[in-house]
Amino acid sequence: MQPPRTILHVDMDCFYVSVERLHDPSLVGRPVIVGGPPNSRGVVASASYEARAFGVRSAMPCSQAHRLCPDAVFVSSGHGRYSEYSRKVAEALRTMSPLVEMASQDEAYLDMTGTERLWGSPVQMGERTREAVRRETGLPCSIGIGPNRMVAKIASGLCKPAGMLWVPAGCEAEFLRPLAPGEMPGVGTKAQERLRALGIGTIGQIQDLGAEGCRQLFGPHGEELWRRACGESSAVVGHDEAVKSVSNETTFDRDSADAEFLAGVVAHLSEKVGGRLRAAGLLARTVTLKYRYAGFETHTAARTLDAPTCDDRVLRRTALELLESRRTPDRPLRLLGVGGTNLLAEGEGQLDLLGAPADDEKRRKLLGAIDAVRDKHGFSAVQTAASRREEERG
DNA sequence: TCTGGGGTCCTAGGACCC
DNA sequence: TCTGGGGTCCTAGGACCC
Repeated sequence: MQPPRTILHVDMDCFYVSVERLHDPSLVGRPVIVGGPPNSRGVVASASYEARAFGVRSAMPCSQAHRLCPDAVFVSSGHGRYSEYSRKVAEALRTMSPLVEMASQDEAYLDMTGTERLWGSPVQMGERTREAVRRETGLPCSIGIGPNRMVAKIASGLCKPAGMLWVPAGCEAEFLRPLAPGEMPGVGTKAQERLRALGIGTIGQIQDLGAEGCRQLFGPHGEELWRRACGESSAVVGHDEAVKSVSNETTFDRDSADAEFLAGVVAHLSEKVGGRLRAAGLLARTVTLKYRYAGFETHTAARTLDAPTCDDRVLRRTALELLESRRTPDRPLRLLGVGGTNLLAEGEGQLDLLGAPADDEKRRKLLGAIDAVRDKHGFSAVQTAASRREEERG
C-alpha cells in the first residue's frame, strides 16, 4: 500500500469574466456575461456571480441569459487574452510543484506529494498556491485538495468561488455520500437521467449497491462506477499530451442552403485549420466535415487521404467533396465545421522522404509566406477569393 | 428556451487481412 | 456449401468536458 498522495485541483473563478475585469475595472461588482451578443445565436461562456444570482449559467443561450438578467453587461469573448493568462497561471503553478497538468485553460492539477517540508500542511499548500496565482496574475481561484484527482476536482467545485476544501485520505466515501451523481466527472445529463430512473439520486446510493450490484445494473462499466463512487481514482497527474485533432467550426447568423456561400465557409475554415496545422508542425491524414441542419440535426463525414496534409487546398477540396456528396441540397444548414484528425508530426510521414515534386515545393513556400503575413497582420490579411467573399457577407 | 466552439473518449459495424 | 477467430483500420454517432 503506497502512502496517500496530495493532489490539488486549481479552478479559476469565472475565468473569462475575471480576465475582462482586470482590463476594465468598471466591470467589478456588476453582473457580467462573457459570450456572444444578447441577441445572437451564441451561448454564455462565463458569467459573474452577480449574473448567476439571476439564474444565468454557462452554456445557456445568450438570448435566455438576457431575459433572465437584462441589466447584465455582455462582453464578447475571444480577444486572445485568455490563453495569455492561462500561460501565466501555469507558470505560477509550476513554482509550487514540478508535476502540473493544465486540464483546460482555467483549471489544473498539481501533485504536491512530498512537498510538505517546503510548503507545510495540505491547507498551507493550498493557501500558498492561491497566493502565487494571485500574485502572478491578479486572478482569483478555488482550490480542492484530496488524495486523488477526482476527489480534488469535486472539492474545488463545491467551495467556489474563492474557496478551499481539503478532503483527507480515508474520508473520500463519506465526503461523496450526500452528493448528486452528476458531481462525478464523466456523469453527465444522460447518465444522470438513467440513474434517476433507477431511483438513484446520491453517490451514497451507488456506494450501497456494491461492486456486484453495480455490475448487474450497469454492465461491464458498473464496477468502475462503483469504485469512483467510493472515491477511488487512479489517474495520475501527468504532463500535457499531444493534440489528437484540430478543427474549426462556425454557426451562421442565419441558416443557409446557398452552395456558393457554403463553399466559401468551407474554404475559410480549411484555411484556418491548415494554418493551425502548419503552426503546430502537424499533418492530418483524415479530413472531417461537420454539418448541422436548421433543426439541429448534426452529421459528420470523414475521409482518410493517401498522403497526410496541412495544405488548405487539399483540406478544402476534400471537405467540399464530402459536403456536396452528403448534404440534402435544399435543406438549410446552420453550422459547418472542418477538422483534421489522425495527426502526424511533420517529418514523421515517410512519403516526404521520397522527395517532394517541384510543384509541392512551390506550394509549401507559398503557404509559408501566407503564414508569415498572418503572423504579423492577422488571419484576415490573406485569404482566398472564396473565403474573402464569405467573410464580407458575415 | 433554442441551443458556441474547441476538444477527448467510447462504441459499433463493416472491410480487409492472416 | 457453409463457414473460424483475431486484429486493425475506417467511419459515424454520441456522451461528455470546459
